[in-house]
Amino acid sequence: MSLRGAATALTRDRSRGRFGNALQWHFGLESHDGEAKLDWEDRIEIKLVTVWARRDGRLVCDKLKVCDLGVDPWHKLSNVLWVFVDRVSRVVIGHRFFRLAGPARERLARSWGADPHFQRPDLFVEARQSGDQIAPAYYLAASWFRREGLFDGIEPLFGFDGAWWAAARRRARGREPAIALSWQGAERARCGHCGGRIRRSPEYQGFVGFFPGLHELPLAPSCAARGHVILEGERLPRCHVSSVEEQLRDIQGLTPPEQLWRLTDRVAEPDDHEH
DNA sequence: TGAGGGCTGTAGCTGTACGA
DNA sequence: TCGTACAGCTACAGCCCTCA
Repeated sequence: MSLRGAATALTRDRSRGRFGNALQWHFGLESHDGEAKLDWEDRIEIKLVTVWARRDGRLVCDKLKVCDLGVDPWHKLSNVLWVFVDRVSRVVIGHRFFRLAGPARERLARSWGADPHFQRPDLFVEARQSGDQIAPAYYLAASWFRREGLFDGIEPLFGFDGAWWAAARRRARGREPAIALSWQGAERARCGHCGGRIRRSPEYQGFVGFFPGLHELPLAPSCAARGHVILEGERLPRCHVSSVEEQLRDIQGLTPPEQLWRLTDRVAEPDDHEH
């Protein structure tokens, strides 16, 4: 399923953590970032991990904030539902239940005595500047996810060129590139916002299913001041709780607020939570 | 390519002013 | 005294630049 519609409806563009909040909203949970207790009845911590494919197709993610320095990271990581979401389409592509115990806990505990500069610990404290204050917090290294096998069996959806994305956003004064979908290897896609045609940028190759696009004339003023990217539609997984139309609309950011649907309204929760 | 770490826009909280 | 509106401040953590 795509998280874009919920994120757009719940928060403003580029709000930090908006896709994590969208996921919690879909689960029917209150968002309580920064609290010591776990997200679901203080039993399960839900962590959204944004992932993408490198040029060689390998799945990667960025480092991930665990909690603030004043919160116990061992409790936060004791029982985690990792949810992996594609960086470009914001489609959830997989999940893992993870219990920090046994060898996994011992491996992570070694970080405690490791030198942060020379030994690259998996769990480390980073002090971020926040206004005039320093806000230290616990982070997990990106490489930890691969070493712990959390990516095993998770197929990357799309590649992501961060340099192109950032440049396109700068040109559009902060607006994210619009997403269009192409099918059966077509060089062109239809813009969901104005109906115009978008063709793949010919000099651009190398990222799985990800093609920066050139919007052809005519185009709406809103499209003229915005970058466009074409994604291969066949790569999208089938969502079993929404229609294909809903899914495609959501990925392109075209879901009207009145048609926004919620996972918890469509999937009945068992009375015993399957305990 | 990956690690390190600074940057940044938003949400939410808090304090203050003002009118009923 | 209470309720409301607004401004300012802080926390947040994803984003992205630099460098080895």
